[in-house]
Amino acid sequence: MPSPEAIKVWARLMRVSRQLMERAEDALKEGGLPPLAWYDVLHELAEAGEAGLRPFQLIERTLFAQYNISRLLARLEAGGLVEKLPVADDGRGQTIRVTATGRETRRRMWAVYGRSIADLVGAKLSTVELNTVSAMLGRLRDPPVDH
Amino acid sequence: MPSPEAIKVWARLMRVSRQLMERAEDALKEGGLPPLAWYDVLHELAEAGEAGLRPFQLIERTLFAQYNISRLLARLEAGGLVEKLPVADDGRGQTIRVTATGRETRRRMWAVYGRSIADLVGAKLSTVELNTVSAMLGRLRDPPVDH
DNA sequence: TCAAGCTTGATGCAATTGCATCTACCTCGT
DNA sequence: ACGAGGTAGATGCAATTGCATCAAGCTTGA
Repeated sequence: MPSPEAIKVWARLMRVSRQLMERAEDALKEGGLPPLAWYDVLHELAEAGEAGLRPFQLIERTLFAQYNISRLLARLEAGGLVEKLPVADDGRGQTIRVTATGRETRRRMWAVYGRSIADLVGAKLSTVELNTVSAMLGRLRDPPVDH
Repeated sequence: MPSPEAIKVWARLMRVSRQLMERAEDALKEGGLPPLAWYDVLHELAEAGEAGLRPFQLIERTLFAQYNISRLLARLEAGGLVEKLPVADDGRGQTIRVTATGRETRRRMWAVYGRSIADLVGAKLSTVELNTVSAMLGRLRDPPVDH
């Protein structure tokens, strides 16, 4: 039912992304660093700065499920990489903020992760090609759900 | 260290692939069908035909880890979708072959999975664009490891 | 104001994954 | 012929994921 071209894109997309992800994970593991999932969260939190982010905001920004974020944050807190602060105007909520240790860990992860990206993607395509791929992948993103 | 363009491609690649995969999984789940991983294996086995495939060949063709295939095959066998046959000239090995039920399940999965691919990819890019993306993703594949 | 319903985040439990290791069998060099 | 080392596949155990559900706190409408 899908065209052969669509099938090929799907197959390569799934295969390449898994393969590259695995490679990046391996590089981190080899460096004794935490998994990629931690990076994603630390990255968002680092961008958010002192204000921090609510867990539900992390869910919006990343693709993690709610229960996944909940437990990931518990692990990050246990590791001293983030801290949970109560929220003034919402007794249910909490604000998550990176600690200095968290920032440092993120920095060390980026040294490895960034190199992986450079090697696995940057070195394989020209700038023009990279922009083309970005544009086309952008077209595959979810159309914003209306409601 | 990687260029901004490379980072953008990486980010979109990871995000889009996860998102699309999830959508396809959801569609299968909604249809009461098994997960995508099962499809991959059933697909390879269906292509292999009566001769079947050895587990290690499935590992080469897919991106599953050895223990993963081992247990996935156990589940497939338990579900009656594949059968394990002894191999004549290698007492350790086994040959995996799809059963009629397995083929039928694959067919029903494809009805849903194929539609997902058509909707999520085929409908979003022209044939020319699809070919462009395939070509570029192809360049990101592992260079064959020499040994 | 207060009950119904929603949102936020946590958690018990089952299934899956990852890691390390194991067993059985093959292959090759001597 | 046999012992060392390699390959095929399974599995015990810990960590993670997924699902369903929960508790606590908000919000809204009558």
